[in-house]
Amino acid sequence: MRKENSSNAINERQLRGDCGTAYTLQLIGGRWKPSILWRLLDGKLRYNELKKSISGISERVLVLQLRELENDNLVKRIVYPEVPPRVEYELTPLGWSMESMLQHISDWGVMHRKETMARQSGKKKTAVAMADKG
Amino acid sequence: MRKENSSNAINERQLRGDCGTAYTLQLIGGRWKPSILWRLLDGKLRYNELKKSISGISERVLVLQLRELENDNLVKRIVYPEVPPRVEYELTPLGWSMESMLQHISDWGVMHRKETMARQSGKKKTAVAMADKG
DNA sequence: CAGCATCCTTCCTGATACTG
DNA sequence: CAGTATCAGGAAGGATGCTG
Repeated sequence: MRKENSSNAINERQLRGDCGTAYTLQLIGGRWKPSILWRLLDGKLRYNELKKSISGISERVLVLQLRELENDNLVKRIVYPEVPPRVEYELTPLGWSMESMLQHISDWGVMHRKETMARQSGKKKTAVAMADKG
Repeated sequence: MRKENSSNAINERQLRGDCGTAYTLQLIGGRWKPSILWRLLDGKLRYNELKKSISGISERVLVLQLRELENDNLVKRIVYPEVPPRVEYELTPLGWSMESMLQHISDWGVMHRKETMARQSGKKKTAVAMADKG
């Protein structure tokens, strides 16, 4: 039940068409998506296992994000017609194709953090003054 | 003026510590960040050039995102003490280090979109039924 | 067990008007 | 030109209770 005319939605559409980056970020950019995906890179998981392994996530959000991932064909939802119910989540081939990308992103994040820490403890730049030296 | 005790803030902290992915996404995950970064990969830009090249962004948001990028040491802000004022934005070395990652992300996005389109026009899977065939 | 429905809070984003 | 201040709307996220 979104307002398709809100400027918010319009911008979203534009960006989606823009470059692939924005598009990708829409898919993995939810707050919990990365966590979910990392868990699933270790293998198939049941709903409850997933929930317990991601501390702090609410059921509502977990399900919502899983549904989105499913819609985007990154995750496969497997329902076993048993009692008690059992549902497993697994990466699709497309989901697996993200592995190296996620690794890349993670590595960069770790690197950036290290750099930033070194920076903050060491020095403070005055970028303003540098204009003259160009 | 955030509530540092809200469960929202707590979750944010956890995720930041979690894996590098969440960390990176915090840096480039703003809705407009990718657009800004792509523009700057083509070279230094003035505030107004940036604003005009990203259609739909408001001044407020542009400045906010630029400040964040600056804080995260991805973008350098260069003020020329002139009249009329001139300010240029440029990637830092750390900002440039994102180039291959952004390319990776973008490529994947384009690929995913292609896959998804092919999928939707061709077939519909019944993932539910597949449980039996495992 | 897995998940939906409901209600509520917080945060993000955008429009508009104004300033050095 | 390059912003800042203020205000409002909507979307994302969260808590809780209930169901097959």
